[in-house]
Amino acid sequence: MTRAADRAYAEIRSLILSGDAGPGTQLTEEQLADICGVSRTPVRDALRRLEAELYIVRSDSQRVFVADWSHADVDEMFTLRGILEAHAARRAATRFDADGLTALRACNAAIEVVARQGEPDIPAFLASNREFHRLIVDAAQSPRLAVTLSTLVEQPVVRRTAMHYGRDQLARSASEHNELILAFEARDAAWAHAVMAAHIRRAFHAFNGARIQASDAR
Amino acid sequence: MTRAADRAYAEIRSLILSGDAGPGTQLTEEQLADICGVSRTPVRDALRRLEAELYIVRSDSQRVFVADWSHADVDEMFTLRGILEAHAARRAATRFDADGLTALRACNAAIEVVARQGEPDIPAFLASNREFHRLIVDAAQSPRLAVTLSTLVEQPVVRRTAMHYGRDQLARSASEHNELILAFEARDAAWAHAVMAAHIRRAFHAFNGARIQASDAR
DNA sequence: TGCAATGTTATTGTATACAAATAGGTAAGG
DNA sequence: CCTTACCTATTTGTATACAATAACATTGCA
Repeated sequence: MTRAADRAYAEIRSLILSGDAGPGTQLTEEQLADICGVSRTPVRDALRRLEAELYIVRSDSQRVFVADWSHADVDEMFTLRGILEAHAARRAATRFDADGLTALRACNAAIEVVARQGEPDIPAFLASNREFHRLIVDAAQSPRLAVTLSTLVEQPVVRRTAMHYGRDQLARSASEHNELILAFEARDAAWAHAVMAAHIRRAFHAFNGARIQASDAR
Repeated sequence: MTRAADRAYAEIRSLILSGDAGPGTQLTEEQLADICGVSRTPVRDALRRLEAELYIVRSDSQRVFVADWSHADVDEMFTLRGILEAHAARRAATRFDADGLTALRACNAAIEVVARQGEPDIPAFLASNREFHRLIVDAAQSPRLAVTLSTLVEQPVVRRTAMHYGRDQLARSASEHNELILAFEARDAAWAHAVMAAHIRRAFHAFNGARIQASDAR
């Protein structure tokens, strides 16, 4: 994976996630090629992938811009993610094996450690949280579902959400995760489905709160 | 849309859909470039798109093969499509305007014409059916949902299903579409959701029936 | 005979040059 | 002052040459 196209992909993606290239910014192939130190060919490749993952959008004339997420877009995204992750949880409930559940518990234990810190380590939370959800999608054993969910890129939104999380929010996440684990242990598909749907929806409102707060700060 | 990459995309896609390039067939960039009469550059572009739409898969070493759909894959695909299209129908129910409904009725009228023919015109059915579902997704006003659904490429599966459709199956499709229209006219989101979920699931079983029948024929 | 190393070939990856298209600005005309 | 046409600069699209890599066959050795 040391291919130029992969490096370009990672580089451009981090430009977007870090905010160095804010929403609406035009990205030109040549400029990106310079930044990444590769030619336009691998950049084009990377842009195709980023486009499929909705990090960027194209104008009528194929010019590339960093995607802008309106409030409605974010709502939409959380709604779709909620539907699909709830479905994943339902499937996973009857498919988790002992190892999978052990990994899930360990993962949430790590989240609980972060939640108890005075100054929570947000990147650590994000990593564990992502892993937690990935374990569930894996257990659902549905490759297409996994692909579909991965293209719903939660990253930009999850990142912005978690940045505003306080200890209480992290603790609540961990607590909801624990209820999910209980549902999985009980192999109760309906329960797992419902808890996950609520979990994702709450995350949406946490994001909203953060957003409003951020606007107020200006 | 007369760009070389678009022509290559259409050409390769039809190679796959027509069955000239069956599941598992390796596709090389040069070979495709020859066939399409363009250079490898636009072919690579087309392959990226076809990959995102799951028409093709890549080996570890990035070699390209026509995707093979197992029974489980098809089930999965119909399940996800069912979930998402039902969601689209639910949203559409409260968002359809008079023009949209008119277009929807006209579209299903075309399907009913095909269903009454002695020798049904399957390509015409497919075109109208696709348009019908597209109108609903449009009415749902959820760009991300539209993108997500489009990457679930029903085409290969829909095609194989419909090829085995007789007049009765087409008539049943048209009838279910009519019930959907009734739900939209009533602006009843729950009704639209339920009808669409059932509609997609029935299509899955029609596909299964066709598949078993096809196996029996050998 | 089986297996491993090696060389050859097929295939994808990258860079670059040039062609085509488009946006944005400028000047001319109303 | 607004509108339109055109020109120019910017940006994307395509072709091609070459590099890197992976698959495959062949040969040598155990």
